[in-house]
Amino acid sequence: MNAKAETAGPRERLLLAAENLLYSRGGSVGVSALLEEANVARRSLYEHFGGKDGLVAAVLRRTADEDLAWYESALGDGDSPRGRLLALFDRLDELVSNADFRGCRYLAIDLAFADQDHPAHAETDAYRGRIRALLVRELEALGHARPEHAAEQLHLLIEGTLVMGATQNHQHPARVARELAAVVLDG
Amino acid sequence: MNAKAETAGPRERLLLAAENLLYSRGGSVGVSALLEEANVARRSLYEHFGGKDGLVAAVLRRTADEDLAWYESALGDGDSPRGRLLALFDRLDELVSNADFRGCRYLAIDLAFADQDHPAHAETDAYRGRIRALLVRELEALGHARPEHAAEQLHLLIEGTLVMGATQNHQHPARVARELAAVVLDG
DNA sequence: TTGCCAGTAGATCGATCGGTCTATATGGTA
DNA sequence: TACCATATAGACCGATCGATCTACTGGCAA
Repeated sequence: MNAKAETAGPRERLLLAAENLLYSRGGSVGVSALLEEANVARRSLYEHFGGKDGLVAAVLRRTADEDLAWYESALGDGDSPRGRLLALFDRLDELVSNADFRGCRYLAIDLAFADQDHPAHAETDAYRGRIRALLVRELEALGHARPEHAAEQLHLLIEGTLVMGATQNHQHPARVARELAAVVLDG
Repeated sequence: MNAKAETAGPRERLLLAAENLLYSRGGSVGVSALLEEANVARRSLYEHFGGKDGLVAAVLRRTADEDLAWYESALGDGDSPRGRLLALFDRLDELVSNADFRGCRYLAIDLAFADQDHPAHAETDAYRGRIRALLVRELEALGHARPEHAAEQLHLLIEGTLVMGATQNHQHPARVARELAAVVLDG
């Protein structure tokens, strides 16, 4: 797939393969498919991650860092606090307009693993907490009167955008959400 | 489970059991679990629905009618067009606050069956089209200047509410969404 | 009474699941 | 050189998947 994937060790190759296949094929993707995509021996998966559950959790722990970094960069720089948050929805518009966008990875994983004890759920919870904290931080920088409340509103708009983008991607839900986000910021 | 389920025929019992188990256990629920819950012979499932895929699609065709009726009743009666749409979010607050609320059934099914040719996807598409039509109709009754645009905004708020309710149900996303819905109606 | 048919019960099929196992190869280090 | 950790390749395990099959039962209509 890329040069890094070919030279990296089996652990890294497995993480990359699982990151891709879990997203494109869903949580029901089989272990054999992951091994084939990663070009890794079956035993290596269980040595490094203990099993499929551990691999899934490890993937989410990694993508959480990546996705948080994406949100940070999507906020732009130098703009006003208000412009930063609005710019986020411009980047979301690009994201969900991509042909292979398939919705929020963390929601899909939560729905795929019905068992509440699955280690993936702890990772998705932590991810959402970090997203929320990021929004609160920006709203406080903006001097918003109710940063926690506004963060929940923005979070709902983001999640709604991702769902609409996954199910009706011919529209532009991020633009629709951006208008409402502007109301939140000024409220 | 209820009196109707015990006296009804195998087709009806299968639909009821699948409606419940597909929601509570997800699309990966096994055929044997469905048969046991419905107290139906294995052969009957394939006689009536041709297979698991057909049963899933039939369940969605039924729940679409039920859920559309729920939205119609949630709109209330006698109120103003504006009050009707706001009342919908009050009912959504009750819905997502329920302890066994697990999110939007149609989104979960879409994510569970990655194969684009699965007959369930046609049902979920049709369902969303009917929801959208309902919102447009109400917005036109309200005399909204941009009913299609506002319907997309309300739809996004509804989907966002369902996601937030499924993943962070200790909060009240429907109340948060209701405030933004009011903005949409007055915009 | 006879025949039909929808239903039940459950064995069985091939495929696939996640996971464990043995055997072998390789590369770095004592 | 000898050793050991880490990797690969792939057979193998029991369990479960969706689906097909035979055998039997009960009720209803001709």
